[in-house]
Amino acid sequence: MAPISAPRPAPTLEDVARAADVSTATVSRCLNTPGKVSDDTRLRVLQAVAALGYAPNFGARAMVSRRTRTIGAVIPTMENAIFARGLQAFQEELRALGYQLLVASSSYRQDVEEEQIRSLVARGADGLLLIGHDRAPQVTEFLHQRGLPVLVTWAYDPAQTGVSVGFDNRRAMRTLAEKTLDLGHREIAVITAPLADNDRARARVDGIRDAVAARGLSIEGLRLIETDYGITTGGDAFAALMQTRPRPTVVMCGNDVLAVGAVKRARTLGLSVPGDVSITGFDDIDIASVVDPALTTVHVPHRAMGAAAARCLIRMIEENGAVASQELDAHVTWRDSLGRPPG
Amino acid sequence: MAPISAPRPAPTLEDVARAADVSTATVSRCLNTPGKVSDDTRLRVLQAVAALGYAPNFGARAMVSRRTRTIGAVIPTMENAIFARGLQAFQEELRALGYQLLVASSSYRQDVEEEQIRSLVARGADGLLLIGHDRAPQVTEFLHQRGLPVLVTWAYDPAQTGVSVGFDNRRAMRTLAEKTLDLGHREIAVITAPLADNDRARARVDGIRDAVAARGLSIEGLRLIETDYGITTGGDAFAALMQTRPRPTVVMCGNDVLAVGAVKRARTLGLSVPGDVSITGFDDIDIASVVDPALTTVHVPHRAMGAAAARCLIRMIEENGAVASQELDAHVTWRDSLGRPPG
DNA sequence: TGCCTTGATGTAAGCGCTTGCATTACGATA
DNA sequence: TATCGTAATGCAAGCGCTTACATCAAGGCA
Repeated sequence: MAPISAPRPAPTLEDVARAADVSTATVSRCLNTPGKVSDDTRLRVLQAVAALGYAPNFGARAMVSRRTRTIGAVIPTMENAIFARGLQAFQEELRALGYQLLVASSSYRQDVEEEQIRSLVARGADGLLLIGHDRAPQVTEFLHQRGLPVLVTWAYDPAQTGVSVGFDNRRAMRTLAEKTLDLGHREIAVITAPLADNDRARARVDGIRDAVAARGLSIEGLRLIETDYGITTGGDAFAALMQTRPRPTVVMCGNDVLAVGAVKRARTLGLSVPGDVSITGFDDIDIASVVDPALTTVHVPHRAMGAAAARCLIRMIEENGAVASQELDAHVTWRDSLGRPPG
Repeated sequence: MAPISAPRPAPTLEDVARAADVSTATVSRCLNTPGKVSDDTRLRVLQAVAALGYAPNFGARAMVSRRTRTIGAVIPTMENAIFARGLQAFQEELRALGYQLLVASSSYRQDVEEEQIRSLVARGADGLLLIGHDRAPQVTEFLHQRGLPVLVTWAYDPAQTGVSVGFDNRRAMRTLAEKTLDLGHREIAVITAPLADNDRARARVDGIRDAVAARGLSIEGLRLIETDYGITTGGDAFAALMQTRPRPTVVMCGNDVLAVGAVKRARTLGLSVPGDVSITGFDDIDIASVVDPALTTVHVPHRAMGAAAARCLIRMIEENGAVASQELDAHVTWRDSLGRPPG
């Protein structure tokens, strides 16, 4: 391939029509309803299409046909395996249903998310996949005004309106916290992703609080550090928590990446897991079973969730009827990083 | 938010114009060149915009202004951390430069990739980011015909034409293989992703062959298994290779995920790494330093590559001049999974 | 032979937007 | 007061496409 030259103006239907010596209508029919065109005309047109490198202008087509068969998705980041896997499944299912996926990411920023949502809507998305419920009212209002099918996923919160396909972050984390308490842990510390603008992270922390409060224990004693997503940041938070007294006997992490950071740092600090301190994760991504000791965590059915979300969203679009939210099961997966408290 | 009702027809510029009692031209100016409109008119128009939930129709806008400030990217899969991180950096840099990113994935299938490329082009992408050089000639021809700026990344192959920002997979793997040979390994086995349609994977294997051949050793002795991306598949391949005789003293893997699978399986089989068998990876994603023993692998500067790719592609678009390919450094990172051969 | 059906193709409107040009109003200048 | 520049706004063309409707040729039938 020779180096790029000046961007040539894209060939249009009319260029093709001229080259094939037919009208634009005939070219259009060749492409959309080939049965309505005679064989030799079709052949001539298709040759012209190939020769000119013609590709129909999507904007023009969408403008007149009012449908794009495109779904937009805005995720917080592509960098997190947790979204990646679910989104891949989402896209595969969408493809099978004849839709195309366009992804944008918001870097966990509400303002960027709004921008991306508007952009996807402007691009004619027939429906939208969004993560979690946290967003400015004006965005929700905008979407609602449009009557655009929107599906929220990675979360299932019965208190929220709107359709969602996801799991109950709060209840799942509560279950894990209860098991932790059952083992006898009382000095609980928490490492979480930043809570602002992140209802999933908040729900997980609330789940821990629920469990603690239900046992009649004090919520005040709960030490909590918010930190950015990352192995190193998780390790730093862990080190800081282990300085507090009484020393935590378990560190519950809001996601597996933070937990892996904690486990690795524990080793550096000469602490045995779970002998000296237990550590738990959330998400059950690959890394959870790779680290040593393997993480006790909450398993989230990413792929199933992505596929279910795709089917649900398409149903909203095509049948245009009331579609029910769907709760998926997220259950505790026992491995080795959670044990009895020391002593 | 109430349940979605029938998708309302999106409000148009004309609706806004009517509501604000001005012409469509004025509304357009309010949105694009607010300085050219009087203060009170602008206020009135913006109120109407908000009230109606108006969002400009992207297709119509692109059609007349011939620029979309949109970059398309087609990656093999979102599920692989290696692409995720680089792409996130790519998108962040793009945003800083005032462009929007649209991502599509091909599931490692050339036909799907072609479809996605055409779709992104039809959507008016000002430029394209593609992974690797392997694609059907008709696609390359199509892109070239369009004169559309295309940047290839994740690979830097001096033999290829076209602009790329990446690293030399072959040379990097050759270097790692040479170190392996230096340690005394002679029974080398290889686990790789499927080689068809994947020039990066082929280049890596070729790098190993280069090193072996340069020592005057036989290439025939190289045992090689192709398998899909995954920890389990990597483990299975490893187990199969360890059945062959003479038993490999080192298993070189085409990527970290396969290598992690191999390491985990080695433990299951009761083999010590690197005592009984050495294992190497490629990519240096998070998981490489999480697994025990940590992987000796090739470090790829994902984020730097993504950011550099963004800058390079935008330069191609805006300055429309000849832009040089850029080779980034990918170097061996020593950790613990590679040692001397046993005995 | 004349009329109608059928299939293939052309004509032209209009989708929502931007923008060059025309128009208007108004204050400044001579 | 006549003239002009300027700022604000409107008018209308046209971007590339689909599609309802019109047209036309060819063959079937009475």
